Amino acid sequence: MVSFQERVFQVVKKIPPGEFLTYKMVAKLAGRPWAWRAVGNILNKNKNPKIPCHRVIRSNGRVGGYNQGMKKKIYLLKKEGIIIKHGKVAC
DNA sequence: CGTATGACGTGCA
DNA sequence: GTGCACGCCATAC
Repeated sequence: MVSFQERVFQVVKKIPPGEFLTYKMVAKLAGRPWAWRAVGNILNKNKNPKIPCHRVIRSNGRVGGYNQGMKKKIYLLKKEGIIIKHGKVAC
């Protein structure tokens, strides 16, 4: 039995380049589909650069936030091939 | 143990 | 389409 946070990290680390998941998706893959709230909290407190948390966005298409700065998150996503439009993803 | 917070999501105006 | 308010879970204090 591991913490929900570790479960989320494992899922996020499995996200391939050029792809992205929503907080709800990560929560579901982590085993707590209804705990997307906690997903954001965990990633927020997480400072591990090994976690591509920039590939996790909101369900409405918004990029959401980022500990290192939303600008950095958008930059990374765009560099991966994801189109960002006015702070939104592929919309 | 109880309260408050937060990188959210959905509903309504 | 945008903005505000409420509800939700896990973690921190």
